[in-house]
Amino acid sequence: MSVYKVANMADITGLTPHTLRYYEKELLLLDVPRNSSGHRYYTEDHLAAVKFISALRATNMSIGTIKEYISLYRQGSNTSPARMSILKDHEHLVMEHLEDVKSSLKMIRKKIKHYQASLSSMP
Amino acid sequence: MSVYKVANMADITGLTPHTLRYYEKELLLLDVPRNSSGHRYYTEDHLAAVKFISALRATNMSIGTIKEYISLYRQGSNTSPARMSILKDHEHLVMEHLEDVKSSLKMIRKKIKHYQASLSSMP
DNA sequence: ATGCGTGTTAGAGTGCACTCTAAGTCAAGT
DNA sequence: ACTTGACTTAGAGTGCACTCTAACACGCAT
Repeated sequence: MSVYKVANMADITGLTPHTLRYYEKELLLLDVPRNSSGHRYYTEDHLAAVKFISALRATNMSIGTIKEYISLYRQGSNTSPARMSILKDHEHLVMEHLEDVKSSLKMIRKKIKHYQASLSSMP
Repeated sequence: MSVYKVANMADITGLTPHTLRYYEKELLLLDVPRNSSGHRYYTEDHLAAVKFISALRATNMSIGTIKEYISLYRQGSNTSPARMSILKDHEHLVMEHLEDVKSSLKMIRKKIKHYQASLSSMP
């Protein structure tokens, strides 16, 4: 299969049709073609784009920054360095976030152990 | 030093005074005493509580769930199993989140490498 | 003693990322 | 022919977690 309807895309990507239309309205997703009755259809390229956008969102890049990235993409290949710089900055932030989460997780695990200790010491 | 004003707490925890008051209003922080002029002061126990709450927030536990956890705490030691279960469930979610972020990060790095390759191949 | 910084309150406002509503169109199955 | 269900739109609404506003009180430094 090489084209998808909005519901197919939703199934594959885990987003809702609403969200896919929202992304399109926000210019995260460009040039989504329509069939004769006005329904959207998506290609493999759109699917790859949505998957990449989802990766950016999963790592908490804002819609605004993604929009900026996509807008650079649309402006042509001479914006590659700018796009790479957005991604590199973001990579940095994500690594910091991961460290944050890991150290918070340690704290939570410590508390769990604490509970385990007090529960197991019950008569 | 063993007691803190709201601004001290803000400095130490990285939260704002506003947020600290908000947490108190939302019952995340209990029994914050006041001095003769009505100003809050916080003890080491409060500091430890705020640090733990921050760890839960940093790992994206909702205010509502934290409130539930604190409410159980307030109800006494027989709620320990329930509290531990909240933390264990959360630990599970956080581990899943970490995996998600890591795999999204891989995808982003792949894209960065792609840019690096195309830039370095320029004449 | 006066001004300024820090504190107080209840309640309204903000920004983000969706998420839904309402009113409608279209196509395929029975 | 008709019902069912998936699609369309613009724009309003939602939920979360803050974040700010306004109006006021206190107390320490010049």
